[in-house]
Amino acid sequence: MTLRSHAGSSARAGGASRTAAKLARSIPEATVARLAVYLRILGELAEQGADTVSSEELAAATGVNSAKLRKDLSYVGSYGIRGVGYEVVPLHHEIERTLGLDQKQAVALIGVGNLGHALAGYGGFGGRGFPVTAMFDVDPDIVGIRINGILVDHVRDISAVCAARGVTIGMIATPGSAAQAVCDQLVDAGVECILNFAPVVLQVPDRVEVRKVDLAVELQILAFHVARRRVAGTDGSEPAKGATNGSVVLPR
Amino acid sequence: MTLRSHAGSSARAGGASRTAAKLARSIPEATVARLAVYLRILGELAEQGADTVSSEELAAATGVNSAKLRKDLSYVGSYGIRGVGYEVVPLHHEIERTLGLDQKQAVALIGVGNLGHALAGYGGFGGRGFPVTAMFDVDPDIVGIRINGILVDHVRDISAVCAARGVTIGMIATPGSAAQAVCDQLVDAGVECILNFAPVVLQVPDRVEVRKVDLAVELQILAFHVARRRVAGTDGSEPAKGATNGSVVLPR
DNA sequence: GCTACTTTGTGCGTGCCTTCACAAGCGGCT
DNA sequence: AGCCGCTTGTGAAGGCACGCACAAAGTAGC
Repeated sequence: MTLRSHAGSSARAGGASRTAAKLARSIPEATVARLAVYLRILGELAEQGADTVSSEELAAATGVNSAKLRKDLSYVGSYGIRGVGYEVVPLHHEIERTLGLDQKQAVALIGVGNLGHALAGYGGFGGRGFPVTAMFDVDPDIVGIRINGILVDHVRDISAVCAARGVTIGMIATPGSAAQAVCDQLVDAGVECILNFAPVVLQVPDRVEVRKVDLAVELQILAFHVARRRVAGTDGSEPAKGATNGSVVLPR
Repeated sequence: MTLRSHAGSSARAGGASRTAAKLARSIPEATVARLAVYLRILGELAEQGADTVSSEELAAATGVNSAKLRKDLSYVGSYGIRGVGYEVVPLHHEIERTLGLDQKQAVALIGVGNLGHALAGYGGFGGRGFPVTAMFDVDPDIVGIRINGILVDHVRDISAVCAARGVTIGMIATPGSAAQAVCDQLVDAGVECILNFAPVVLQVPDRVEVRKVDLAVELQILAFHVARRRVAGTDGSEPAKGATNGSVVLPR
């Protein structure tokens, strides 16, 4: 994870005049990501009829430290009861509101190939407030068909269709070579948040937010860990072998 | 542009034996994620016949700060030439070695549904040292067919097949309800790194590393930003700045 | 060979995020 | 009502990562 980019940190000390932004008040990016996870668990708990849940329980279910969880929840307001825990339903509702999930976002999917098809069919979107309301491709065999009731349009119409349907989020699942052009059209249509699955770094105006999801990178990170474990395991203590570097040692 | 990465959640932290030294000597997780990105750009540069590249150029292409990039590269050793830049091919090779990509990792894919199918067909894997060498599902219509030449086995055989084929990385693309059981079998087979696309938090022994990619969470994070901009926009406050970026894989 | 220019490598300051530890608050029991 | 135990909410400390700014090191020109 982790990376980051700026998050909600505003520039300088400006806390004072921030009154307008009730929920926008600087919630750390890392916290936002975890809130989404808490939200899912809370949904499950609600289905199971749970009434309240303690920070310790919820932390265990989501795999985080309980203190961190409490601090995260403190950003959405105080919905806990000391000595008892958090009320599941109100908390769930409040996190939804904080994340802006109470207002549905229209999502456009560009690139209905292998991955795009999977994304279109992924139940987690429509069911969670993210109806895919527009799809695009260039392949004449794909343009014109319907997927989940949505007609696939030609990419040349991205700007017009997205603007017309009020699309706020774009998902790019095209080959890398087409991604930037598609991105530019989305920006023209007024889309300000993009989820990019293509293996390229998109160039966008500052006002546009891009999140990148790169499967190959994820695997490479895991490969690094595999290799690391392997070295740690086989090595008893022995020194470096031939290779190069007499690099710095610096035990940190 | 902005980016970020995420991070996935990694289960564990530092327990591994610290003797490893050479390449394992504490490379920050954030750096590892970026190295994978540099690697791709370097590959493209190599194809274009570029001989050397400066940190400034490479930083621009990958969307990071040039100082950060140089610091990242310093972890893999000093392969730059002052006054000139980095030699593309040697650097590419060295990053590959550092990430452990010189040793191919056998990958198993569990769940050949919508998403699994897309993952199986994703060219980025086999072409980058991650051959999918085993696939599993429970659907009788799917078990027995071949995808990219690989026979889909029944999930009940996960442990045996993975152990036999030396699988080191597992990708779970099953429904959430099946994920934990599948994960347990992978762990039994000796797999120590798992990429989890199912919307559940997997419980694993400390020695196993899990990265989670959650599409719904990614979209929710973007939805938060949409909402935040909307609030900020109506009250006329700051526009947000540009950014740096990170990379993420599917949501982490 | 010397000077000027370019680019790497890194020490250091800054800020965010995490984690610990504990006071405050709330329910239940007597 | 008063006390006890449990859980939240948060102040403070530590760690990590980011980015600046500069010295070191190499190239090019004279």
